[in-house]
Amino acid sequence: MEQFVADTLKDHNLRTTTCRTEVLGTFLNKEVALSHGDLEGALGDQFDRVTIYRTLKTFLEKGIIHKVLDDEGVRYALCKDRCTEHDHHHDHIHFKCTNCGQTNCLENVHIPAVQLPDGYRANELNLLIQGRCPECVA
Amino acid sequence: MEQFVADTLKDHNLRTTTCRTEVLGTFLNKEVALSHGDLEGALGDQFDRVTIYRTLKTFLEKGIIHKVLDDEGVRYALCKDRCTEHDHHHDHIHFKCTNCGQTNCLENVHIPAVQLPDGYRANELNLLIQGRCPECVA
DNA sequence: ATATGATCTGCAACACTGTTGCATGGTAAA
DNA sequence: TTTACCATGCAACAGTGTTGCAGATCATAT
Repeated sequence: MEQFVADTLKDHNLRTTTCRTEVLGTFLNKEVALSHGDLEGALGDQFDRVTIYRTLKTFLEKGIIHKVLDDEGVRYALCKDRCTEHDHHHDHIHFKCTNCGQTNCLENVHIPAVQLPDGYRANELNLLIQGRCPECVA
Repeated sequence: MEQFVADTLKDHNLRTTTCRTEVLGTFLNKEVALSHGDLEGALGDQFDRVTIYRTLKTFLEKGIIHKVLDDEGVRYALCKDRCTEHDHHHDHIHFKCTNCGQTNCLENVHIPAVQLPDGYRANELNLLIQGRCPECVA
C-alpha cells in the first residue's frame, strides 16, 4: 500500500511528504468518505489543521479525491478509477446511511439517463442516496 | 401573493411575523435556490442574521423549504408540492448552472429508478446536475 | 379592546469551517 | 551537497451556524 501511495503522488506530480502520505493512506484504510474533521481525528496532532486543508485542496485539484455533498457537510472520497487533472469523470453516486452515518461511493451503480428540459446541458451528475446500508438494515 | 404567504404560514402553524413573511416572499419572487447570504442581501438590515437562520430552520422543519446541496455551500428552495411536516417527499433534482451560478429545482423531471446493490434500502434521493442553463447555453 | 401566555426577535458570545500571508523547513533534481 | 522550489506551521482572519437570555410581538380568550 505504501508503494501505491508513493506512486499515486508521483503520478500526479506531487512531492511525497508525510502529511500527503498519511492522508492518502487514511483514505485507503477507511474506504468511506471522510470529512476534514475525520482526518484531523484520525491523524491526531501530527499535522496542522491548515496543512490538512491544503492537502485536501491539492488532492481535489489533481483529481485524487472528489467532494461528497451531504446535508451535514462536505466529505471527500477517493476517485477510484484514476481521474486525472484533465480527465476527471464527473458522475458520482454516494450512499449515506442515515443510521450509522457512513457515506461511501457506489462504484458499480450507474446514474440512469435523465431527460432534461429543453435547453439545459448537463456536465456533471451528483447523486446522493440516503437510506440504510446493509449492516444497518438487518 | 401576500395571501398565499399568510396561508402557508397558517397551514404550518406558524405565527405570521415580518421576518417569516419577507423570507417566504423572497423565495416566491426569486424562484431560485437561495443561501442564507442571499437572503441577508435581499432583505438588507431589516433582520438579524440569527433570526434569518432560525427562520430557515423553522421552514425546514415544517417542510416549507428543503436544502439544496452544492459544491459551494448550502442553499434552500421552496417545496412546491406542499410537503408537510409528516409527509415530506424526498426526491429532489436540482440544476446548477456553472456559468451564471443559479440553482433551481427541476419540478417535472423524475429521477429514474436506481438499481442498488443487495441490502441497501433507499429513502431519499438527491440529484444535483451541473451544466448550463438555457440562458447560458446560447 | 385588552390582558395573557406562548413564541419570536435581537444582541452578545461562542464554536466550527475554511482561507491567506509569511517565515521556516523539507524535497527533488542538478 | 548545494540549490531552487515547494510544503508546512503559525497567526490572523472571514464566513457560517448555534445557543442563552431579556425584551418585544403575536394569537387567543376574555
